[in-house]
Amino acid sequence: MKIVTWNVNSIRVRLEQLTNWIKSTTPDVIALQETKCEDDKFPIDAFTTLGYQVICSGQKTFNGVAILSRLPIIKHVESGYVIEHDHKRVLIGEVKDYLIVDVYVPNGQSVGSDKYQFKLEWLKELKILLQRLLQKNKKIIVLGDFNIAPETIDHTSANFIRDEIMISDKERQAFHEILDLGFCDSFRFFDKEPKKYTWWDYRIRAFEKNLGYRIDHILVSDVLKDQCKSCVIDTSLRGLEKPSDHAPVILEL
DNA sequence: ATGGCCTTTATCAAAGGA
Repeated sequence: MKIVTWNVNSIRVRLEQLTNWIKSTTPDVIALQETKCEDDKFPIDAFTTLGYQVICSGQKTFNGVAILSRLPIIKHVESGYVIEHDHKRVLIGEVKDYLIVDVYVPNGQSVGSDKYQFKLEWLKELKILLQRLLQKNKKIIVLGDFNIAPETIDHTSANFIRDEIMISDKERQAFHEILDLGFCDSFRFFDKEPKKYTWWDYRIRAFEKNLGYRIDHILVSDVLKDQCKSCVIDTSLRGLEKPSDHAPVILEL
């Protein structure tokens, strides 16, 4: 089974790129973030034509998550958690006996800001949600844009400043607390090399210089660890005209 | 460098992203 996460930065702008990529890559499950699209405007037909079922949770202008699946998918609604607030940032789908948890973690703007506090609170609630899901489900895949580079090798050496956004101690601690629930960062299961990034700033022509951050992740619950066959970052789309600033991550299991 | 670039919108300037 091939499972993908990609922050598309607008589903409508990236629609042709995405459908072309799906045809050549043929993933089974695709978790998208920053669709920036309300559910009734989501281009579902473009994907049903290709044989995918679609579940989505979107809003105008900001945020928005969606999961495309070639296998039957059931949307799960978790009640009793307030993780979403007014933001559409979490979507849970059941595919076979896997629980697919698509997340778009808040960006946090800058360390110490209100948005940073919101990010930390949001991560705390994500942890509680995952803790609850683990009580009933063994096979869980949590994937998406975490907006956290977990280790020093996960960001460009141009940024040494401690406590910058995406690399601050508190963000990294929150990420590791989630791993400690019983998840594994599947990319690092296979690849220990530095300079492996999933996001490059549009502004400084960062992609050409490979000055980036590895902030998009696919976490698998511990029981799935041995099933994983590979996990790679596909940088091909980032070099196209009008690219998303993120690259897809592909897990095979 | 308070930068840059891309996307969206009760647009044509401002906000959010990371």
